[in-house]
Amino acid sequence: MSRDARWKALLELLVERGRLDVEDAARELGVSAATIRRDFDQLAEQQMLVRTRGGAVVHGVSYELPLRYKTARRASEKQRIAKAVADLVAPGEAVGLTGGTTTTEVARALAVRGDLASGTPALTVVTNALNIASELAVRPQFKIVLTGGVARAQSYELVGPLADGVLGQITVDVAVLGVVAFDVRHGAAAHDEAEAAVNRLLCERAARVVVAADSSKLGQRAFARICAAGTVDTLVTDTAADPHTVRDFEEAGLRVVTV
Amino acid sequence: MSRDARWKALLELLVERGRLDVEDAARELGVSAATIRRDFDQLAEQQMLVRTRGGAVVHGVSYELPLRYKTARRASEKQRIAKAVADLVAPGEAVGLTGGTTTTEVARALAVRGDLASGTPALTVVTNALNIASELAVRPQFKIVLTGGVARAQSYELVGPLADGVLGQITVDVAVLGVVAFDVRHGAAAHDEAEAAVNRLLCERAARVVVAADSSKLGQRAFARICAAGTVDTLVTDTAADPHTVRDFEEAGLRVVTV
DNA sequence: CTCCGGTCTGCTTGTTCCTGCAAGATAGCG
DNA sequence: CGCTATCTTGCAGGAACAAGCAGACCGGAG
Repeated sequence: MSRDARWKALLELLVERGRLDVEDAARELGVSAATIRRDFDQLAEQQMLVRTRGGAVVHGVSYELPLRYKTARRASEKQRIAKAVADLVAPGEAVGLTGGTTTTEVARALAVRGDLASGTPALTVVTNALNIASELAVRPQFKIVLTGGVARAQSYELVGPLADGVLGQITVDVAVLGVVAFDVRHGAAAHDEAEAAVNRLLCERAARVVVAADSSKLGQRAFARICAAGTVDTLVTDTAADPHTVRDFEEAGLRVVTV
Repeated sequence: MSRDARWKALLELLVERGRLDVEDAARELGVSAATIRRDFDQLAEQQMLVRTRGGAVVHGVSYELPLRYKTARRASEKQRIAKAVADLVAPGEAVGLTGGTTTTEVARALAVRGDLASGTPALTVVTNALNIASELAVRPQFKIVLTGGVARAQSYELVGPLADGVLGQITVDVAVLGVVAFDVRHGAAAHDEAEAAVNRLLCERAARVVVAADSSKLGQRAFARICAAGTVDTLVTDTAADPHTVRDFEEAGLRVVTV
C-alpha cells in the first residue's frame, strides 16, 4: 500500500469518525503502528489533522492547550516571551495579534491569565490569524474580532484588500507583531508582502506596538518590510539576544524586555 | 477511554447539568476520581469551566455548548445531504457557506471531491464560519475568503457590521445556507439575529441560493428570520421529509432534492 | 543484468506520558 | 477544636512514543 493511498484512506477514516486511534488505523490498513505514527506526524505537520496521544482528531476538534506538535522550534523561549508579552496587556484593552507561532503562544498565554477569567469579555482580541481566532473563540473571556480576507495556507493569515478594509474601521490599544526579522536599521519584516501590508496597517491603528521575537530574529533582514524600528515601542525577546544588538534597539528609543 | 473522549463527555455532562461532582463523573465515566480532578484542573486552566470543591460548574453565562464539543446529531443524514449539495457546485465557481454543522459537512464533502483535487484553486469558498475556514485553509484546491467580524463562541460564525461590510464587496455563484428552521410561509431562520443578518446578506450576493436542512428543520419556525422561502432556489433534505411539506415547497417554486 | 543509492517500512529499545492507588495535607462544617 | 470529605502529591505499572537500525523496494546508471 503506497503512502498516497494510505494518507487518503487515513483522512477519509478520520473525517468519517472524527477521531482515529493509531492501533485501529494500523489494523485496518494492514501496516505497523510505527508507520501510522509517522503518517500522523507528517499529516499534522501539514495541518491536515491534529495529533493526540494514541491517535489523531480532525482539525478543529482538539482541546489540548499545549498543542505538542505545532510549536516545534524554540518552544520554551517562545512561551516565556509570550508570557511577558501577555503581561503588557491590561484587562479591558483591545489587543491586535498578527499571525505566527510566537503570537499564537501569546494568545495561549492570554487565555490562561487568571485576572481575565471572569464573566463578561475581559479582553478584545483583533487578529488576522485563523488559528488564533479558532483557539480563542470558545473562551467567554474574549471578544474575538477577525479581519476578513483571503487565507494564506502557509501561515493561516488573512490578507488582501478585504483585510485592509476591516482594519481601517477599528483601532486597538496594543498591537503584537510576530516577525521573521527585526533590525534597527531595516525595521521589522515578514516573509510575504501581503502579510507585511496587513501587519503594517495594524501597527498604524495601535496606540502601542510590541514586537515579540526570539533572539534568532534580531539583526536579521527579510523580504517584506512591515515598519521601521522607530515605530515599535517595546521589543520582547529572550536572554540569548546579543547585548550590542539590544543596546542598539534601546538607543533607538525602544523599551527592550528580555526573559 | 481517551482523554479527548473524556473531556468531551465531561463538558457535555457539565453543560447539561450546570454542575458536576468529581465522584459522579468518575463513576459515570468509569475512571478514578484522581483523573477527574486532573481533568477538571486542566479544563479550568483553559477557562472551559470553573473549579469548585468537590466538583465543577459551567463557566460564566455561556450555557450553550460550542459547536466543536457537540456530538453531531443526525450525522449520516447530514453527510448525505452535504454530498448532494457539493454536487450542485461546479468547478471554478465561488461558493458561499454559512456556519453550522450541516454546512461544515458540505465543506468536507467539497474537500474530498475528486474533480477539484488538482493544482490551481478550483473553487473559491467564501464563508463567515471560522471552523470551515480552518479546515479548508490548508487545501491548495481552495481559495478561502473569510468575512471579518466578531466571532460567536457557540456557532463559530463571524457576525456584525464588519462582516456585512466585507460581504458588500463580493458576490458568489452559490450560497449554501445552514438553517435551524425552514418553512414555506415563514422562510429560513437562525437562532441569532446577527447570524441571520449576515446570512441574509450572503443570499443577496448570490446567483443561486441552496438551503441544506435535514427533515427535522422543515416546517419549523425560529427566532431570527433570514429570508423568505421564495428567495431560495434549491432545498436539499433527507428522505424522511414529510411529502406534504415537500410539495408545499415545490409549489412555492423551489427545486427539492431528497437524499 | 547487476549494482548502487535513496527511500520507505517494520522492529527494537529506551524514554516519556498517563492513570490509578494510597498516604499525607487541607479546607469546610458543626 | 475536632471531624470528615476533599484535595495534593508521590509512586508504580502500563501504554504510547521517538530514535536508531536493518531489510525491502524502486529507479537509474553502467
